[in-house]
Amino acid sequence: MTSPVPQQRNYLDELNNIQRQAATQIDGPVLVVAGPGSGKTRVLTYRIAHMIQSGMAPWEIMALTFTNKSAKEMKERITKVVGPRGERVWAGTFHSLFAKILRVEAEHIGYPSNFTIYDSDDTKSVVTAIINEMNLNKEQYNANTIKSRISSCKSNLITPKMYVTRADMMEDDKAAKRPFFHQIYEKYVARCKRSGAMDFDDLLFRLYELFQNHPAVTNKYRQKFKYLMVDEFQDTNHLQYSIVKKFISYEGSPRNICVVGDDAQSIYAFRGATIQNILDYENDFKPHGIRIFKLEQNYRSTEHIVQAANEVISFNRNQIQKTIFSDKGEGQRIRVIRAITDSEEGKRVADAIMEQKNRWHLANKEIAILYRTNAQSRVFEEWMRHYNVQYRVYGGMSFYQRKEVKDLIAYLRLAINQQDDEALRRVINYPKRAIGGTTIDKIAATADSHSMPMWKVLTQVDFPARTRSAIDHFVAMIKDFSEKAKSHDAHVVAEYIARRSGLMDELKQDTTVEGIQRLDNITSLLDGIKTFVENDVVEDFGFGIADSGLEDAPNPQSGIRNPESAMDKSLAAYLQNIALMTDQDDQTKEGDYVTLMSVHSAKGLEFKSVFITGLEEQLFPSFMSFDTPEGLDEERRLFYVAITRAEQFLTLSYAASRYRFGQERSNPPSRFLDEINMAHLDASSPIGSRSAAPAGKFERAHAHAAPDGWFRTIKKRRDGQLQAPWPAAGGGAAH
DNA sequence: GAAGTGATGTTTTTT
DNA sequence: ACATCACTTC
Repeated sequence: MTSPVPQQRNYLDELNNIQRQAATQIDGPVLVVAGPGSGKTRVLTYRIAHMIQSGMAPWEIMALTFTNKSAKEMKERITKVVGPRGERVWAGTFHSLFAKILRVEAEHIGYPSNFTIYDSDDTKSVVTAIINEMNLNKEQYNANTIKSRISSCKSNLITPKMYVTRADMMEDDKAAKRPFFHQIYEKYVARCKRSGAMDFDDLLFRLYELFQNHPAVTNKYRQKFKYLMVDEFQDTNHLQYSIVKKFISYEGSPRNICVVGDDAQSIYAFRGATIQNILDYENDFKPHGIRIFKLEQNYRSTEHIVQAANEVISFNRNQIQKTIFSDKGEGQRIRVIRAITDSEEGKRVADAIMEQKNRWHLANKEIAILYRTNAQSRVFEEWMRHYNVQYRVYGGMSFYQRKEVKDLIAYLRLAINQQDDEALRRVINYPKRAIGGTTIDKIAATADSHSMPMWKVLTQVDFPARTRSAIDHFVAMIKDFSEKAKSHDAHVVAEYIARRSGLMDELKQDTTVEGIQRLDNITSLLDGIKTFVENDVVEDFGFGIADSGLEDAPNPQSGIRNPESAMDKSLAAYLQNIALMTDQDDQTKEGDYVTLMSVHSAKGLEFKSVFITGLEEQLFPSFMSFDTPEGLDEERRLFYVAITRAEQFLTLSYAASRYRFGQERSNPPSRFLDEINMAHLDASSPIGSRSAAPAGKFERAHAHAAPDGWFRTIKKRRDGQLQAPWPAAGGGAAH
């Protein structure tokens, strides 16, 4: 933000022909099919910049993303082109932008505007509580299964009421021995409602309902947002697309919408994402003159890498036809490392990294080690430490998921919304204040039978004298916190609460290494709140202040119209801010580290050198994916995503045996290895040495001794062609 | 109400 | 291997 004056250089010159067409086709529905490394983000941001340069108001543009990180990046890049007003584009995640709208419109759907957002842990805990209270068998009613089934209901617009009318789903439940699912679902929804809480799916679902039932409200937003953009469209679920259509499809709408996606990079089907949305989109908007642009040139990777990716993905059954190409030259061949054990895999990958660092002068941050499951990170960490290479592991337990952090946040949440049952459960007896399980169960049961929040029960129901006094004490304390929160900034209140709740004292008792770590985490949380209070980031979306002219209800929490407008330093504002945050977002710490992460987390990133590890059957592809052909296709897309992260160097590794679930197991190399033509592989690659029968889609025709002596199989592809997995004689190595 | 013991089930996870 | 959790025992 050095120059407030918009730069006048012609940003459109930085786009190729198709990219420019996609960026400048503003009116009417647009679909951009964007291969990996094809400059998708560039098109999106320049498109928005172009709109603003042509005189549109930034706050009339809504750009929906999946991560806070990509929203932030998009805003930064827009701002670079058009100046500070780029900040005022409504760019954010589905969840965060919809939460903002819902806070303003909460009254219409019977929610308080300071509603709590339940994270996955809260959701699971509500489900568990319901299962327990209903005395249901915990094996037949697995909390995680129930939770994801509820999520999938919401994602497919099935309310509890509709659920009982769905014969197919009720039959499913009967067959799966969980006939009471619909009751759990119904109770779950009711309980969130009475707790003044929304789970992640509610942030979408409630908005859909709002739009469904309140045409006047819907119209207001249709008028406000004149242009709608959706990034990573292949990862949207049915509900998300339905909301998008609510915004854009109505009588007389100009249907100014642009979605960007790549069906080949859809890797979240297990969470309800469906590429059907892309196909539906095409059909839904065909009558309205949809324009489709395919970005097929890859600017990221060299040819061996791009072609290998193309070959792999060609084994999938359904896809939008496109040919990704690169003009970066052949580049290095792909190297394959075979190891005996997982530990040896760690060593050989580390060796290869050292070699690359020496030979090509790669910095640590240009290198990534990717794996299918987070559990695989350990051996790599060990070897990185052994060679003294700086590394950073992503994923795993996030800061906000740590027990002590959640405990303090639960107190903060309770100070803002006493209806929040999950927060109350969490802290009512922590630190210990003699309110035990029996009492809590009684409170919960009473709350349930009267359909009221547990907090109300505390003050209204009879308890034995000792319990009564403990509860009164707790109630008085929370009321005190709540009062404090009304008149002080978030940091002052949080420090006060951390001390007065007894949480700090409790943690100070524990002098073990872990205990000290926990206290540290509380300190960093408090530091984070301090930063929030001191930071003068103006996050105004042009809603309610000067620009939009729309009449909005003021936010009762802060008295300011926009819940997140300038300078709201209240605790409520802070909680709203962090509810949808994940670690990845504030990992701003720059440094020269080798990146260790799951393939899923690597999506959208790129590295000069990439190691894809654990390429064995049962692991990658995962044993969980074998039931269905769709499952395998998704694993293959995942492999495709992994390959296409690499710019110049790609190394694939597998181990003949590894420790898994405490036992040593052997698995043949991944079928995916065989799907890459040998022409792209380094001559030293130990491919096709599998001893067990391959479980791939192709039949094994004959076993052949390859020119280099490795024993391989000839594959018969779906098109019936036989394909030898090694290059013709003479097609030697690159070096 | 706490602390100890044995059985159990393991992917990925933007929000 | 490891964490979680139901259940026992004090």
